[in-house]
Amino acid sequence: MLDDLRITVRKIPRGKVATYGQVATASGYPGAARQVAWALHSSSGMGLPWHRVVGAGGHIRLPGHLGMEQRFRLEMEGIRFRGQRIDMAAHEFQFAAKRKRKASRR
DNA sequence: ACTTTGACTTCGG
DNA sequence: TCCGAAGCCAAAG
Repeated sequence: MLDDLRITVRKIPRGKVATYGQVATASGYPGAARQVAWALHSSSGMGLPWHRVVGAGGHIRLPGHLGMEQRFRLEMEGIRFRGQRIDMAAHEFQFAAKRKRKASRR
């Protein structure tokens, strides 16, 4: 399950960001925002774009040095910052709607 | 097995 | 706008 969260995070394209809650919901676990953080923390260094995951409203929820590094990386990907926050209105990534695989595909 | 903490979110004052 | 409390799931002590 934390695995699912990691996969979802991996789907975030370059130049976009998503909130923990979004990732959790998109993975099928609404309300498991903390687990997203735990998943990233647990698998940091696995090639996951953890820097593309931010808090609600584009707020950096990482403490100290890590937060600054994330901010730096995001700026490097073309994401603009609005003071202490990210310009979510322009970079918030929206996950594809999860459809029930039930003989309907299109 | 139980308690505490954590890269969270949302509402209220 | 900033601070605090409750809800939430999983891992560590």
